[in-house]
Amino acid sequence: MPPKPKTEIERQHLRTLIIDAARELFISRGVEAVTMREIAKRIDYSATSIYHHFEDKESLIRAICDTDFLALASSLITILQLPHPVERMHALGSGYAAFALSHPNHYRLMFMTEHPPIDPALSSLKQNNAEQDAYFQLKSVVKDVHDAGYFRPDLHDVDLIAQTVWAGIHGVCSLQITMAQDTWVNWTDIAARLDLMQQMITHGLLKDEFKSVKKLKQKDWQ
Amino acid sequence: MPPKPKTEIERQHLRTLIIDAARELFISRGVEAVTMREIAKRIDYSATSIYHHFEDKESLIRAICDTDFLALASSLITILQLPHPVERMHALGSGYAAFALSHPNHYRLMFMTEHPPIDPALSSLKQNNAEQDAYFQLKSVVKDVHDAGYFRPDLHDVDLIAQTVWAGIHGVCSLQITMAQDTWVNWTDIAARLDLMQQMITHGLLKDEFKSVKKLKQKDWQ
DNA sequence: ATATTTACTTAACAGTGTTAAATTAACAGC
DNA sequence: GCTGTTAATTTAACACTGTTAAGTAAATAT
Repeated sequence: MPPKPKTEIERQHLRTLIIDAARELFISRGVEAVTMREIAKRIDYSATSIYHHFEDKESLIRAICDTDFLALASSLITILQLPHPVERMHALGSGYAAFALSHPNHYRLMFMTEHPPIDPALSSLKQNNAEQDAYFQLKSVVKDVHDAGYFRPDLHDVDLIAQTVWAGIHGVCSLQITMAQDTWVNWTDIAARLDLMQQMITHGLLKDEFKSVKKLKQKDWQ
Repeated sequence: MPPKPKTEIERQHLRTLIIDAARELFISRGVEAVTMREIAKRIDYSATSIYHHFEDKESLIRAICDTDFLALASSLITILQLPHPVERMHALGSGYAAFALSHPNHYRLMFMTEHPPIDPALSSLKQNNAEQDAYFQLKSVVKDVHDAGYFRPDLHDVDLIAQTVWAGIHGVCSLQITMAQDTWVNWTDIAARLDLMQQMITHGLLKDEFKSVKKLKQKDWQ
């Protein structure tokens, strides 16, 4: 009922109101089960109002993804301060998996659903920024491991290594998210699967003498 | 226009007509983009007819998945005749990935979308059958590798190993399917990623002396 | 010839994302 | 104080979805 020329700050207010309501609903029930009308009702606006802040449902989803990509990168930032590069790589995997498994509906949205290609101008995220870009974080850490000479001598392509490590952790998480309910397979403990994947990564990529994170610790700073 | 008490075989005819039409549309455009009315139009029936053979869209999808799980297992069956267990494990990974990447919309449906839990009585597939159950194929091969003593001595749980190997290959494929279009990441060649994952699997799980498939071949049957 | 069964269709329902056309309220200029 | 303009928001509607109730028509059984 109250229209008024609003300041930019006031405009943003409804925008974040929508985003927060939508996120909460999307998290708990998944994007497809949640209706634009339902999001609107949650914040006592009409569904049409949403369309004054977002072109369509997909853009709303996109905006939420953007803030969550940032959240992911933020949740991993402290890991980058660990002293040993191999330890950082390992911890990044664990941190990423913790995010995925504790926010499965978010994770599904971010990494298991195809979206139209991003217009980087439209996204608020800064690429190649250690605070905002989780892929850049991984790549940096992989580069550190490489520069310190821990990888097997035939491994040179930092992007290739980073993407394969990512794929390994992502595989464990995404399989868990979509298939854990399935009774066809006799699923083992998710923690054990994640741990074995981490072993596969270190044993599979590092030189023989640096395979164990524990050994590394003793060797390098004890 | 022509109703007639049909024989069981004739009843099946429309059923497979529906499945084939639906599969073709689902493959090319994904299940969400395809409408029940559209499937019906494709075979010159009304949408309602589909509901005489399938309870709802989800059951139709399920029926298609079932035949495709069978197709996957069939496409992998010859691999089981390779002489060396490690070679079999490697080839199973490659074959699985070939299926995933050449039928991405199918793969998405089968392994990247959550479905209500299967009623095993309702499914036509036989579990723990080498011809019909791809997970059983993988598990068998992993067991062979284990029994032949190729795995590192601390690896015992065949299900755990199989599921982690699966997760690795699945991670590469699913990331490729959903994210390959994304320009945020500088994607490397999918073949290289797959190859490095295979290396991670062998180097990560096998005893040092059996790491290379090539070496195995020379050593064991040349 | 009538009734029944079977195969199928038309018409409709309740819901979806989305948009065109109001409505309402604040402001600016006279 | 009235006007016109603009911005914020809503109501009503559109085109479409999966799904179902109520038919219709042809073959068989009695």
